[in-house]
Order: sequence, then structure tokens, then C-alpha cells
Amino acid sequence: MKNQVVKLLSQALEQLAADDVVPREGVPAPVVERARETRHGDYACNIAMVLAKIARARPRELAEKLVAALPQNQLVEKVEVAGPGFINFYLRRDAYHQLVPQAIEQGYEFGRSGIGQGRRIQVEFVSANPTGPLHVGHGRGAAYGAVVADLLEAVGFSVHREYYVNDAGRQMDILAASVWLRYLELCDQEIVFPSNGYKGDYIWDIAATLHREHGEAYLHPAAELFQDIPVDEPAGGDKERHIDALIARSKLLLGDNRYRYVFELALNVILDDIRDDLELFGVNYEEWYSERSLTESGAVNKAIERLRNLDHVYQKSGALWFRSTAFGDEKDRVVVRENGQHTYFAADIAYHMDKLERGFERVIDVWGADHHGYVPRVKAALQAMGDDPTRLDVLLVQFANLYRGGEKVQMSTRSGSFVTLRELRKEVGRDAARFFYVMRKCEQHLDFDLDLAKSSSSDNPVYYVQYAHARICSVLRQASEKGIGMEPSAGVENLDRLTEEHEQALFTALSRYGELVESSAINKEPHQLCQYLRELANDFHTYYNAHQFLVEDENLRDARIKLVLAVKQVLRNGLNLLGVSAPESM
RNA sequence: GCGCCCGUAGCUCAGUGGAUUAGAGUACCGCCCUCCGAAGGCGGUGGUCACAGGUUCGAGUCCUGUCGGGCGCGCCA
Repeated sequence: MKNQVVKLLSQALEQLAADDVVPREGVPAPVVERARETRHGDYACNIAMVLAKIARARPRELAEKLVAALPQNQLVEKVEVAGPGFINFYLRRDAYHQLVPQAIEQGYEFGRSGIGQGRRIQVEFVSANPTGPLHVGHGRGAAYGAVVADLLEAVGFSVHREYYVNDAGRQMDILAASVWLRYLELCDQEIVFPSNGYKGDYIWDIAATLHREHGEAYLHPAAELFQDIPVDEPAGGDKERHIDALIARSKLLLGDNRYRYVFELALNVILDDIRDDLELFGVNYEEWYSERSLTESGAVNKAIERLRNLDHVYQKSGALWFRSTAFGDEKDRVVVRENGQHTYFAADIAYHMDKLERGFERVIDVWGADHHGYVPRVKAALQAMGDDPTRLDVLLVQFANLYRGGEKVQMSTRSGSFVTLRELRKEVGRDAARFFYVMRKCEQHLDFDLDLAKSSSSDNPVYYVQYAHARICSVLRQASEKGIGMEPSAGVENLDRLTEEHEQALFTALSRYGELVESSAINKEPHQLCQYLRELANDFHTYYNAHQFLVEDENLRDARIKLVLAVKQVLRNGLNLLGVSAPESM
């Protein structure tokens, strides 16, 4: 409906341009907003005030001329010029009535649109290192990325969801070494576990699997392993040097094949766990993209070569540097280390280059806000390559703090006392977790109140919205028990009987849904949808409280059932986009 | 120190490409169950939009600065 109003205004503007009332060039597209108050009609436009200066006319006079130039339309009841020059549109009631049969007939499709025109867009999210289970911080990125992807799909983009698997690099070596050390402990070797190793219980589990399936085939005396290794931090040494030496020794003692086996075992166990975890969280991907494949296919070297050919790299103190400062970064960055290994950043350059080469028109990365310093260098790399860095959109998700009993839950990765996503899901359930995670805009810190998320009360927004849906289902059950025809009449007949204030509010709410999905998607702001669903649920509960639906008057009853069916469909669709279920009863 | 993000009611937050009188929820106070789910609803109290300038016909919204909070500034990932 909004788009139609915009169209009318655009036509009027063209007319005025033809009449030389406004210039032909430099006229912005009219912005139509929903009127905040009902007495200002349904939609309002400020274009007359915006144009006043360039058209050298008084805003009100310009507004009057625009109104006079508006084409006839069956949607619009009347148009008024108000205040300093707003053009207020009052729509005919039956324009709203159409929405009810539309929602019921279109079902799942209602509110979706094609504005994306099938353009290909990639959303990469979570991409946590497979060195341990996902924790609650990853959960927010998972929920947010998944909803943004679904929203974009809902407005007609062709969405490709991707998880970048960091299955190469030093962290993975530390993981493999950690597993092997635990394994040696299971073989009764005396080990002082490195302070920089992975200490979680899941490491023991993987080591136990290795031990169970291969006995002592991977056993080497601890003395051999620790001989001449630089001391660890607690002993006054450097923890990084200590663990790097342990990794090198592990590779030497185990040999390529056995080391590879331990490495792969650890990677696969953890990756399977992450996959499973995300799936249970309702988060699915089109592709799991391996970092290692970039190295193996030569893509990383290719990227570095490309930079070299373009003269964007230089050699300094044994390392190869990318001159990112030439593209707005704070300092230059190393791509190949002194030891000949490429950096994570080098792989990331190759990865992003690959994304654009795969033909995605736009690429979205969802990162934790702690990585924000990384954005300029990735964009710099794309620009250096001759790509358009604005095709990449990095969305930074702030941390989530958990609260239990009004107290902040202390979390620390170091001590291993973090809460896993799995635990969170178990505690509050998938629905509440998904909803709470996207309830705030992503750049806002999130206070996640565990008690609230679990509570069965109207204070809990998820509960409140789901309850509205369940309540409608309950009404419909009542209707069928009373033998009232469950098939409401098709079309818009009887809907003109719905003249109550609460009913008008629901019509308005229904008409907003499509606009809302669109704006949530375009702005990548799922919280708008959360907010809307709360309002819709509130409008419904208010209505429910004020009026009986299953009344004697058949026509009125038919109309009310239809309206409520439409509301039910919108609640369902909205919750579905958020990855939250719409229960029939609770 | 530099960079990015945030600062709206006691608390948690909305406030869309700038606009007509700043909104929810919670908390607090007061009402409402012979009635489709009271797991609910209705009403009320509560705000110099951190502060100071600037742009504009108009600023919570845009610009600059200050203050407060978070995060980042590795040949880590």
C-alpha cells in the first residue's frame, strides 16, 4: 500500500516537472511514512517541504499543487495538506479489507516480496574456529546471521549461507597437540599440560576416543616429547614458544600420517558437534567452506601473487607486507611471515577474493565486534585487487551478557567457565534463545535475562507473541467445538462490519507487515520484526479482551474469525522468519 | 594515545531517507475473572533524549567538541 502511495506521488511530481513548477533534475524520490497518529491519516509525506527550497516555493502551496496533480486511485479516500506542508493520505477502509483474504490465501507467502529480484547475496556467519564447542557469544552471531539471511530471502534475494571453517593454522595445531597430550595422559604418561593448550573436557573425550580405538598405537614416552623443549610460562618461560615447540615435536614423533590422523579426528569431532549444535538451533548452511582448501588449491598464493604484480606488497625484516595504508588502513599488514607461513589475513584475502569471483553481487560478513579492527584491512585488500569494497558489508555483533537472578553470569574462555550455546538452548529453549538474541540491534550490547527467557508470562516477549498465536488457535478450536463453520467465507464480505477501534488497529498492523519485513531485511535489523510482533500480539490480546469473537451474529462472527485467522498467519510468518515456533497450544 | 560502537523514563529498550504533541515493556500505584485460555486486560505516576556548540524553516535523529561505558590496536586466529 505504501508503495502505491509513493507511486502516486511520483506521478504527481512528474506532472509538476512537466509544468515547470519543480525542476526536472535533482528532485529526490518522495519519502512516505506511516502517520504516527490516526488523525493524520494513514500515510504522510514531507516532500513539499523538502522541495520548497529548490522549487523556490512555499511548502504549503507546493503541497496543494502536488495534491491537485495526484492521479485518481481507488485506494485513497482523501488527501489533505497539514501543518507546515505535510501531505496526509487517508486510505479507504476496503483497501485494508483486502489484506485479510490475502493473508489467509497466501499463507506462508504473505509479506514476502520480490524486491531482491533474485540477486545473489552471500551471508557468512558464525565461522567459529573448530577448536571447541560454540559458546553463547557465537549464539548471537548464529541467530543474527540466520535471521538476516532468511529476511533477505523473504524479500527475494538468492541467499547463500556459508560457514568459513578455519581448519588450518596454528590454532588447529594447538588443538591436535592438546588432544595428543591428553591421550598420553590416558596412557599413564606424566604430562605437565601446556598453559596455552585447550583444557576443556571435550579434549579428554576426543583423546579417549583415540585411546579406545587405537590403544597405545600413538604412545610415545613423555620424556621424549618434553626433551629440550623451552619451558612454559608458569616456569618462567614463554608459553607461545613452549607450545610451538611441543607442536613441532609432536609432528616429529608421530610422523605425518599419525599426526594428520589426530588432527583430523579432533577437527571432525568438533566440527560435527558444531554442525549438530547449529542444526538444533535452526541454523543451516548452503556451504561449509574450508580454509585449508584455499591453501591447497593455491588460491592463497594466487592472491599474494596478484598483490605482488600490482606492486602492493614489499619485503621487510624477513616478512612480506601488504601496503594496506595505501587504502586507508592504519598500518601495513604482514601476509607472509618470516617463517614462510602465510598469515590468517592472507587466507582471508584469498577467501574474500573468491567470494566476489563466485559472482555474489553482495557479500555480508557477520563478525564479533571484537574483530572490528579487521574491517579496514579486508576492504583495503579488495580495493587493492581492483574490486569494489562496498560490495562487502561487515556486520559487527556486540557481545551478549547473561543475567541470572539479576546477576551477571561470569564467563571466561581461559578458565573454561563459559556457557556453551548447547547449555543455553537446554536451559531456555531454542525459541527463547533465538528471539532474545535478535531482539536488540546488533551493535547494541545485549543483556540476556535467562530468568525472563524461561518465564511463562507476558513479561517474556517470546511467550507473549507465541501466546497470541496459541490463543487464536484456542478460539478456533472453541469455534469448531461449538459447531461453528471453520471455513470462513472467502473474500472481503462482512469485513465492513469490523468497525471497532481494536479491529482498525489490527488492520493497520496487518498492512504494516510487508513493509516491516522489507525494512528489517534491507537494514539487516531483525529487531524491527521482534518489535512488530510484540505490537501485533498486543493489539490482538487487547482486542481479545475487549470483544467476543464467537458471537451470535453470523456475519460479524465470520468477519472476526477471518480477521483473527489473518493475524494468526502473520504471527506464524513473522515467528518463522525469526526461527521461532508458533505453537497451537502452550 | 589512536580507531570503531554505544549513551533516550528507576531498569531493559523502540524511535524507519529529518518533521505535526518523544513511545513500549518492566518497576511502582489503582482497577477488571458468572465472559472464546487472568499464562491476561484497562488506567495512572515517571523524560532538560549524557553535555556544549553548529547546520536548518525544523534536530533524539545530521556535523564538531567534551564527558561516561564497551571493544580493538600481533609476523594470533
